[in-house]
Amino acid sequence: MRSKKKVSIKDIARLSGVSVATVSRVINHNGRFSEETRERVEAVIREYQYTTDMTGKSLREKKTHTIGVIVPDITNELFAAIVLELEKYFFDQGYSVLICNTNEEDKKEAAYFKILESKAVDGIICISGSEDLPEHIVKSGIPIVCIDRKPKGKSDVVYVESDHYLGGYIATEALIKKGCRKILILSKQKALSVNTQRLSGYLDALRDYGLPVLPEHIVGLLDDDSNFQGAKDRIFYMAKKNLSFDGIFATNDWRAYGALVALQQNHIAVPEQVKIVGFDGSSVSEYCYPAITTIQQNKKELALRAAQALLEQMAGKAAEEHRIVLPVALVERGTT
Amino acid sequence: MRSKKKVSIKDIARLSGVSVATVSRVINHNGRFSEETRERVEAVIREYQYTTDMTGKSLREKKTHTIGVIVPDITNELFAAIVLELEKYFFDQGYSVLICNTNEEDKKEAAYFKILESKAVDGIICISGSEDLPEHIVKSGIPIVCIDRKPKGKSDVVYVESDHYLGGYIATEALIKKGCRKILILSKQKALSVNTQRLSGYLDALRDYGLPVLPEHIVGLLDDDSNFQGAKDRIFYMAKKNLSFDGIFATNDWRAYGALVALQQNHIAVPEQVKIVGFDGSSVSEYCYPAITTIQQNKKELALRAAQALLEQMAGKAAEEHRIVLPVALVERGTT
DNA sequence: TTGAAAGCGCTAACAA
DNA sequence: TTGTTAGCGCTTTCAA
Repeated sequence: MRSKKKVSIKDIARLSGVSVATVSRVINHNGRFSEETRERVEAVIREYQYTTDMTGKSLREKKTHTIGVIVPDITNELFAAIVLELEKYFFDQGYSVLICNTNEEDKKEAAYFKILESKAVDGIICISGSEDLPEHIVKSGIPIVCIDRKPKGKSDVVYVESDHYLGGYIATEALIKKGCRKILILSKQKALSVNTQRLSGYLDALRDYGLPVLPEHIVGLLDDDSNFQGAKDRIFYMAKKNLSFDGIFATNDWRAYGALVALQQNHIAVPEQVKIVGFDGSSVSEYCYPAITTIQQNKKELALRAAQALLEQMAGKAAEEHRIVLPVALVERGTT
Repeated sequence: MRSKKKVSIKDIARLSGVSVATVSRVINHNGRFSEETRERVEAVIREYQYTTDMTGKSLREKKTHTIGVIVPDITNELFAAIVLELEKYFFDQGYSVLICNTNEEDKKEAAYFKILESKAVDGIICISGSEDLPEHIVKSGIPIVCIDRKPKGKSDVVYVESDHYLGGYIATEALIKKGCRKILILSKQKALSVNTQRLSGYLDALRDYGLPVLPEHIVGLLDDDSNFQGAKDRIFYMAKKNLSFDGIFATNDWRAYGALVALQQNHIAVPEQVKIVGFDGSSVSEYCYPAITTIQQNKKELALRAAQALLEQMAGKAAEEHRIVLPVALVERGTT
């Protein structure tokens, strides 16, 4: 596999008998060359299959036409969907995306921020994850937009998120309206902004409907086992011991599904004895049996608004609004 | 948000009273500087929080420390899992990954190949997709490794794949051993190498067990509707008309699930009347009801072997083997 | 309309 | 052990 030596702009200049400056102008349609020159240069470019070397261009222009996307886990369906939409949008705008999977490790996230800075990406999108952004990155001047991640403090970083409070509220309300009186919230221990907002919605709904808030009904799963298995184990245990609840608001669909399986294993009928509402609108909620009632996030819009906000910042415009909140919707299915 | 001006290696040199060459040596641990100099330079670097600008370094070194990953659809669970493993591995080796979602559009794939070339990535991994690689890229000299995508022709591009033939064979065999005699293969029309290999396995299994091959049992779904919905519609139609089969080998789990739902809607008992085997080991096969028997691909190993092969090529070593085949395993569940 | 030349940040060959 | 310098591929200012 002998690599064909790459032709540079210099070669094209020599081959077409003009200066590199002129070739550059032709390539970038910057005017100031004759029609005749254009044709000649373009012919040579075609003939030698010249393509611009972005490393040189980037160095010179201080623009890499690359966006960094920081995401906890690309195999999470919600995140994958958002990344897909981001990629599509940015591709159309002429940007490529560097994927930074943090695995929810703060150290890895920090490392990626450094890498993105040193690779001089033109902008960064952070999906979910912890609340604070490394100082060096916010004052590096690289535009940043967060999705479902409220940046800590007084920083003026733009963020786009679903209305998690509303989601928590209508999820809980849906359970109440179906007759539940003892409603569990099954969430993640870690105090991410999305979790606390969903919790607030839950609490307010209970209060609005005159239901008591019981500490034992607020169950927080440990970070390293906070999805299907963790939820299943916990609900299995709680159901076995003493069925002190008749409704579960799980803050994502995998937790909801874990709860569902645990109840079924204990021969507790869903939705007859216990009703469940999940969150996100993942495919599991649609295809399991019974299908899980859930709160749908508008992934596409989330991605779109974030990408647009980022592009605006990159263009030097000041952000119009720092917080963009998107509505969520209740999708009623078999578990309620 | 006023961007702090970035300090360059020149600034560090000036600030610590040495030449840029020395700073470069210190940064890259290239020796040829005194302990004293090292300390001084490193102190200045820390103080000013200098980070290497990779655009300059890349231009000079002709290495970008970036890998391009071409993938049809990042929201496909199988691909997402592979991408995740690739990202992890490359991160540890000091490479970032540029994600190129082709949406299964040849035009977009071609565009991405051009971009990767012009961005001078150090290597490319192609997951699935069509059989031929653009000529310009294979002779550009950029190392390439394919996963589940057999490169066309006599090219010496390395590829790693699951044993799709074996998968097709054992899937069919499993159905036969459970008593099926009229087995459908539910696949995608498009002649990707993985599909044709699975089909060969299916055909050989039928022959080995003395079962006839019926053309009407080879059903190919159209490209743009070849998953859940397409499979469901097709099987629904076939089941309604005349139940001419008692087993289905679906070449992915979503197709298997579509078939399952279609049968259930026609009140055909699974696995009693018709048995189903899927492919991939996606989560849907696990959590639907009844859970689907499937052929599990070893995603992690697929990614690992591909990444290693790529790294070797990047290091200039000739590939030891051009085709790496990984075993698959039958996971028996409720549909057989 | 065109070209010469500087310079983006970095590394490495060569000289001292 | 250290510095000087050339140059990677490109754009852009300035001059012609």
